[in-house]
Amino acid sequence: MVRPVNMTEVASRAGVSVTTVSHVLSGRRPVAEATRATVLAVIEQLGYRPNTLAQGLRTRRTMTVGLVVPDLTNPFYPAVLQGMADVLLPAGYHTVVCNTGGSRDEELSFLTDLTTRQVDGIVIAAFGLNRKDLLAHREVPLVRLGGGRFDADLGDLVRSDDEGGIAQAVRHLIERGHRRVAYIGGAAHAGPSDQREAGYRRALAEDGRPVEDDLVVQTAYTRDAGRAAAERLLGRDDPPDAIACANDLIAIGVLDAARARGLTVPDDLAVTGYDDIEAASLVTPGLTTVVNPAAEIGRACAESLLPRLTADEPGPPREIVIATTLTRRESA
Amino acid sequence: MVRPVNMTEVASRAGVSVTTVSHVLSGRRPVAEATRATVLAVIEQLGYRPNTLAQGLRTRRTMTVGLVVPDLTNPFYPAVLQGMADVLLPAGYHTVVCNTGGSRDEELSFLTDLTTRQVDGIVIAAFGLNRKDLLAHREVPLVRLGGGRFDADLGDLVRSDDEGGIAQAVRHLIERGHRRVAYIGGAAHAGPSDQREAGYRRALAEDGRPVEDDLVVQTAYTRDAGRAAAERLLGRDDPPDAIACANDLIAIGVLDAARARGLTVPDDLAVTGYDDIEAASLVTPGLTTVVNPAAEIGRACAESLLPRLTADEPGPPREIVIATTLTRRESA
DNA sequence: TTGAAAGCGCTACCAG
DNA sequence: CTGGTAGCGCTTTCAA
Repeated sequence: MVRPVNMTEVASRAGVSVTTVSHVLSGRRPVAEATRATVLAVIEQLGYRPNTLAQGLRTRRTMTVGLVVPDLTNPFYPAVLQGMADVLLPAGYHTVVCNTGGSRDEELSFLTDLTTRQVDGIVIAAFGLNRKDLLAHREVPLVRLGGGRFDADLGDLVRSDDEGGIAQAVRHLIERGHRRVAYIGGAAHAGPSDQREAGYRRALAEDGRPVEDDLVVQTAYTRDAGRAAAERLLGRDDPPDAIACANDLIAIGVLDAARARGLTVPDDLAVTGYDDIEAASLVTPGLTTVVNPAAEIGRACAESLLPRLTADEPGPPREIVIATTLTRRESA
Repeated sequence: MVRPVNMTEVASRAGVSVTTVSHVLSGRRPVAEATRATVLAVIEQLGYRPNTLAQGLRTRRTMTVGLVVPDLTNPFYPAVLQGMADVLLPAGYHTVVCNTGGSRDEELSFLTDLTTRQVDGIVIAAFGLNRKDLLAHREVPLVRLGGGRFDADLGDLVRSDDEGGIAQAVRHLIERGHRRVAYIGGAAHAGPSDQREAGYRRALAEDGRPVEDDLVVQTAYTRDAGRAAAERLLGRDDPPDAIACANDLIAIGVLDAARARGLTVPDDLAVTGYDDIEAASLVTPGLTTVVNPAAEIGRACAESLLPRLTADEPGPPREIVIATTLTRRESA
């Protein structure tokens, strides 16, 4: 471990003051070309790198934003990160990621850690935190990602259009000529469950169709739950000829049930999922599914944040809703 | 945005010196119970949180380690992160993750960023960096993760036992009575390709079987490549009755080919994968596959790093090889 | 049991 | 075009 070089050392070796070294680096005031060259040479030779802690302490800006997510294993979040980086890196900002597991304690701990580290802004997909927790951290611009109600006191909210996403899938099923479209959703009030179910109902209503309540089932977001629910629906006297599912795991379970009954997908039964997890394209038949445009969402978060990091009067908090897209494969 | 409170403010409100506030917080010297209580009360009331930048500048320790990975979308890395956090958080360290995309430029940029941010240690899964790049950052303890040769100058190396992993799968196929075991691997010299193929050859050799070179194919790490390779193997006069694959995508392609030929898996053809991606359990039949114990690897990285963050004489660099495990599902 | 003050490495104000 | 120096918020020695 080599002791790092500091600016004073560079200055004395180059025969100039630290002020000059600082300005060579920042370009915030003109430096004679000759001096500039010497300084840069010394920097190069010594392998000098400025200490960002000291910079941050002095300038009160760390050029860093934090991203707090519940589960990095969910590929949605890495994609969000990528989208953020696409707009933040060119603006000179780095992003640090915190993986919380979704518990309030962990979220709180990371949130506090980020603010004490003096990040310039935070994007958070909060699951456990309440309004008060968030309010306690308003020292730094905040953008909320995904869940919850918009609340101007808590800063910007960026979310995807869950309701519109399912509606899109259901419209697709209707356009393909399916007569009886069922819906298998997650537990009521959990995450986006309510919005997704609303999307199903809205799409039917817009097509002038009645919603048959026994074609709507609420269960868990798992493959097994999907299979069980599908078996019940398909065992009826008048089974549906299409099922829109609230996520891909449920849809894969529906595929299992169809296979077990010898049904051909999509002819006997069309199936749509939601999320576009990796398995959606790997399963047979490939799953037609709704995609959260994660990178788009990441970009929107970054773009919401950016003016608040610099501008004096960044304008009032906003809610931004990003449209989803339908990926067509074989299942519908 | 509220201006944050600093220690001086806490001190004056509590009617004590900053020294005392500091010691209340750090516990590094006794403070009268009464003073302690007042100070804590003021801290609570003002919502004071110490500025870690200033702390780090002063103490030269940030209690932070960096993790540099090529692709957070690969679930292996989030799992590594989790393993690291399991040992680092209790020791008081936070981990910041950098997602590079695997290019040398990005890796270099993040590595520099981490060192200028004064992280106390770095774990890196380097893909593009060369020896020299790494050597330029030896101001801070480094643990390499995954690829490359062990090199004491570059610090610790933690990797999984790729060779042993495939050998495990092949032994499993042999034990299940399969006579002709083929192998479909990735491009030679790419990533872990060579070690994995070596594992296949070793397992056969240890069982006293000859390796038939035309049962070994090198192709791309994709589903399509896997299907194509399997079609060729299965079209032979003496087709194999088992195929060990170098990753799960290839194996899923093999499953496609088997289905197309009307073969029953695992009876007509047994298949094993490598990685245990999410789809491995979602595909039908479920894929028997080799798992990199990512969390284990993360823990090992953290445990290698920890003594180097504190001890004066942390001992020589080491290479640590973590065993893989076989997950049995239906395909073999 | 407590305080005063130096100083970590840097930026930016003031001066020349 | 260049330097001196105060001070960001904290820890830690020295002194009481």
